[in-house]
Amino acid sequence: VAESPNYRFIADRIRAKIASGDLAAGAQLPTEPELQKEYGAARNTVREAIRWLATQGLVEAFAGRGTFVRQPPVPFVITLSEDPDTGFGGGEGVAYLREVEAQGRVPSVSPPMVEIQQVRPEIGRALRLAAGAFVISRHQELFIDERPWSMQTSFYPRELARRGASRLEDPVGVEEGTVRYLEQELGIRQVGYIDRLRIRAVNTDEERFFALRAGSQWSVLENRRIAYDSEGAPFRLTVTVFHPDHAEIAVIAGTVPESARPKHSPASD
Amino acid sequence: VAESPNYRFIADRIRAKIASGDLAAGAQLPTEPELQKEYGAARNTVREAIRWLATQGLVEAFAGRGTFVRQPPVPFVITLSEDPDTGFGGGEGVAYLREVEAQGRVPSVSPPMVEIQQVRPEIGRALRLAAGAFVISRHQELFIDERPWSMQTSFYPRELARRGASRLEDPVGVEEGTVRYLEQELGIRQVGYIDRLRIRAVNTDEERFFALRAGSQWSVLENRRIAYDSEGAPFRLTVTVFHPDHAEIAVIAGTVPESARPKHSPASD
DNA sequence: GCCTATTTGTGCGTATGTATG
DNA sequence: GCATACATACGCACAAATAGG
Repeated sequence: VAESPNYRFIADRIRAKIASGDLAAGAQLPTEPELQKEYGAARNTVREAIRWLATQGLVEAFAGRGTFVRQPPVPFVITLSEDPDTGFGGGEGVAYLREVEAQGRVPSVSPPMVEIQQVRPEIGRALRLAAGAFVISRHQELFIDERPWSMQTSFYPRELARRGASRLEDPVGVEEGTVRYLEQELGIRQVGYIDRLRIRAVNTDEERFFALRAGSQWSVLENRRIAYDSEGAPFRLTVTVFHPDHAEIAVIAGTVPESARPKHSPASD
Repeated sequence: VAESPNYRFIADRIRAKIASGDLAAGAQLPTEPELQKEYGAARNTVREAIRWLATQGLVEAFAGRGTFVRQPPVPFVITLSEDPDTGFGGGEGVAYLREVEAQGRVPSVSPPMVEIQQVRPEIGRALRLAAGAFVISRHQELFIDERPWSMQTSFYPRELARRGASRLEDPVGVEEGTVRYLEQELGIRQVGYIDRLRIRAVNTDEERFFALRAGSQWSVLENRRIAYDSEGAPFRLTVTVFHPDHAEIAVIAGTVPESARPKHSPASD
């Protein structure tokens, strides 16, 4: 008769209390010994129930403190499609700073970590580079209101630095933005880009950066953006990993009213 | 000294064997009793190790058969941004069928399940409807190569049916596409839309539809699309939930070469 | 269809470690 | 130091799913 195991039964009871508001967001669950008595189950069984709820993001356990109902995430919206006002947008560089500020929040960016790397196959394919070529990797960490928001790594063919865009190899930010810098220095104009979004499990670096609790595993949203110049040649690959809980991505196609755009909806939730 | 627990140690050993190819994709892991002997640990401990790897999507356990290294997912790319050739695209209706076929795969769509509902607050906000209003809900399930791909629910103000678009209330597909139908019938022309993508945990319906194994929990990609007419008024909300493993979303901005577009890259992986 | 061996799933009890206040 | 709460680890028993004889 498709009987469900006891830990699921207990989990569903707790879930119902959360849904009904009996256990509000941020409230502490009964402790494990209390749940044992309440349901007449062994400690491992109530732990299974809690684990089941934790993997669904409903509760979070802290050693020494207790288990708590998670606060619903407050999403921050970033717009990937181009901004008709500014030309280009999409969660990078200047556009990121502006979009965050427009929503009344405080953006910040770490200084870039710059490395020269031999190109990995997947990156070489995107940039149409030969196997032995070198790329400049510029890695930055982005924050909103001092909280980790995304990790961003841009790859440029090293050739660009040799041809005059030497500041790409400096571990300092390019104030005018690398898009504009490359246009000024080399006449490479970004006329378009393609984004590819997918879900994947976090790695340990990301788990640390986003301050995610190990155990309850997470999926992150990853975006791989390839930017093209007026010749139709790719000159940049930017990989962005977004916070799994707070990221919301907007894409605008055609004409939509100003009021519908994210930056004009103050504190929509 | 930040010593890591034994189950993590065991998990890392197994992970290394997977990374090195010692355990290939699809291969069976040693059984739990074998791992017990190999690492001198209790069964629960090796089970913790396997659970740790399972939550990261590396392995998958089947009662009665064994635990296996997961096959890497083969993503299917859907393009959200508008297609300059056809006007509108974005993973719905006709555009979905065409994009799947262009990638040499077989799309199929379930007949729509149609309901008249009193509007929920979140949907009312998107469509700018008053609290007591009614909406037409059209739900479809989309498949690629006979395998579940996405669940899609579109909400229209019921007003549209009263004004003449009565086929919105029929539980049959609208062959010419609802976008074109609304334009022909009511002169409502879709001039743009905004997509909002986010990650969230699956619910039980989705778990069943996508045939996901319970236990190893999953995150799905959800898209909420609001379509606007030439007056800037929203007339449709479409919520699409994509398969967590196989979905890859493309967004094109500005001008990119034809060869970079998903539909022209045959079997990119 | 049945029976059996194998493999993972569920559940219990206990002990000890570690984090928190 | 102390009490509390969750984390790790061990051992055991039985259930359920699977594959093969």
